[in-house]
Amino acid sequence: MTYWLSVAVAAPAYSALAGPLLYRAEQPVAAGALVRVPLGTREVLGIVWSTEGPPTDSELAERTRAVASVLQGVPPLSASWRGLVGFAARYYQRALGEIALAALPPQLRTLTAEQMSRRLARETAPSDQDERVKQGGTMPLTDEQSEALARIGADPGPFLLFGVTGSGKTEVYMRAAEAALARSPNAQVLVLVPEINLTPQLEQRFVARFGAALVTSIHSGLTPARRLHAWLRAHTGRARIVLGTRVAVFASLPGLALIIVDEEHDPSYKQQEGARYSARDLAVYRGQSCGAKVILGSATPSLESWHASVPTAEGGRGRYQRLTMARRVGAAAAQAGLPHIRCLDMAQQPRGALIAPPLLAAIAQCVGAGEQVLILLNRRGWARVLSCADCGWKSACPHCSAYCVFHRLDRTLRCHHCGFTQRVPRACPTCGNPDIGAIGRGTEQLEARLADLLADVRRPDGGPVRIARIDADSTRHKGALESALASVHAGEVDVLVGTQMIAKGHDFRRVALVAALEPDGGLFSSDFRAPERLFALLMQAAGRAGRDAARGTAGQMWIQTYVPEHALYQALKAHDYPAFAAQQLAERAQAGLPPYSHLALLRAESRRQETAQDFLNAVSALARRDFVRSAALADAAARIRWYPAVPQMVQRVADVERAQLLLESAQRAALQQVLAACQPLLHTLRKTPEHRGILRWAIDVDPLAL
DNA sequence: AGCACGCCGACT
DNA sequence: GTCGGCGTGCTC
Repeated sequence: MTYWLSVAVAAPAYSALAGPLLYRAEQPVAAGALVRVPLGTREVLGIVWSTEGPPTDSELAERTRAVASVLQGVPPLSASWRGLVGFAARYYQRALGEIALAALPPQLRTLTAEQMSRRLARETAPSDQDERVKQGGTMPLTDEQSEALARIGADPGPFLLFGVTGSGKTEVYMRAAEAALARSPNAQVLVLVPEINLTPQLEQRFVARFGAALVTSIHSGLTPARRLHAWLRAHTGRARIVLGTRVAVFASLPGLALIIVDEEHDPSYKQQEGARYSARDLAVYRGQSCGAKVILGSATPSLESWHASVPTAEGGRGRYQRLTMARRVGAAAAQAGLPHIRCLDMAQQPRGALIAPPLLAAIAQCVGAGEQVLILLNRRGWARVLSCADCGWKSACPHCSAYCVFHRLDRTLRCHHCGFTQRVPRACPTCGNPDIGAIGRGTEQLEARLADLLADVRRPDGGPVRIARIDADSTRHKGALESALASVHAGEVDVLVGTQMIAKGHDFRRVALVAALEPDGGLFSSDFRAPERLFALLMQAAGRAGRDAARGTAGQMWIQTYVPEHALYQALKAHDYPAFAAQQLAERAQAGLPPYSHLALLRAESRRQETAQDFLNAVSALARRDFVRSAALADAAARIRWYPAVPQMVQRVADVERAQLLLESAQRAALQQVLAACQPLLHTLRKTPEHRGILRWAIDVDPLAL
């Protein structure tokens, strides 16, 4: 007896191989089973996608090979999981097998059936200790928390938990998880966080509440063996709470009852290479398709989520149900909870000051009183660019359309796009002028200048001011971030300087003052999401100030700006995210940008910019000509707006020219249909002689930046 | 993506 | 004479 199986294997989006491949087996194999199959000269891991009847195509039947082995002991992946992966592949225009195999722990791919069964024997050995769900938190809930939990318990969701920093979102997550686990003995909860850095803290809190036996975390920072172990614990239902970064949205969770997406606005949820999926959006889809409740949490929601939660004119509640927690938890909540935010008008300050005198005085006062200070400067290195005042030479990267950043520590010029590094020249390379200037200050310079500026300030114990810096450079070595954070927590640092890294998640209890030195860039960027990101960053940074309930005094945040009257800063000063969102949404509506339209980008790379653009324009021309004539596509094609190909924001990286072409539509489904139809055009046009130079192309659905 | 096949430069 | 460079093409 011959059984026919369609099997998903890891293969790129090459059109002929985008779907599952057909194999034979002598024994019946369940859909969802893991198998090893021959592919070309190799043997690879595959997932049985469905069982089939004999193929009608006799040529295909000839070519069909037999499944090599079945990984016994691993329960098959559920239809619901396969549904999620299938949706992701279709929506983000990637090969099924690529998404499916990337969702499994990498070690699974390398293990043979025998190795796997040995591995499983060890897995199941230890008895399940401490399987009880520990009941109840220790702190009484606020009214807002109770109300939110009551609604989560009663209504279907999805929920947008709009809670200011310190309003106790994590407690709501844990209580909601508790309730979900109590409802069924097999129930599982998935908690997504934006970055690995944030997993240990949250994991500690969940472990403290639920016990280590029930909690596991999945992220790319785990060793291959531990990642496989964590995946198996989730897949077999032994882990009841799974914490993880965006890959964890694909974790196999047979009892999934609740999905929590913390800091749902965070751009890290969107994968920025390969399959460019949004874990947050997939979480919403997954919850709806498998009947799990979904909670998206943020103090500064994405405009997409906020828009979806805006009550409708008819009194309906929108796609998402909004739950608001506006007050901070604890003694300081009533009055001193929210930090006082002030804009320092830099037009009124001495020209060229890195830190204006009033801010410097406030910093000195804080440090003198034994409080901690956080200073945000969103640029690492010493100076953004080196420049010769005589001839106009600038430290351009020879391989990218970007400037090399001056790092004084090792006296190098480094390109942050391609990694190109060179020694700092002694004099201007073009005119020989020995006096090269540095433009645009970075965290390295800030740290050094601050040491000078605060040299005379003394801490309460009479000691000198201790300054530390946290950015991608200072934390390149493993464990460096953890130890730096630990010393801040231990009070061994008075002033912490850093990039946006320091604004995220870390709960610095003794910080009384936060300052943002040059945030204006986010206001006038060509990136339409820049204001949204800036607001979230500043709000999050402000949240670092004055969280300590015991101290009682309000924290303060300073913003150095040339446009203090800007609507973004006005909304920030009033801690008024809804006002900011309303203003931004009005602009988006005006410009026809998301959430009022849906976007996709076709990207191409080539040695020559013209080649990349020509290729994209050729695809677009062909699509616009042919799609409207096709009965199946005409409706969708009529709803798409095509824009001409343009250079990408960073036009050239590592000597490769990059171009992109924007498609826009009011309808998601139309966009998806047209993109799918573009795939074969992209494949065939690339092979034509006039487009020989195309190195790579890719589709980005719902791009974060244009 | 891998991995073959295939056709041109410097070495045991 | 081979070893090996990476360009093109295929995988049920």
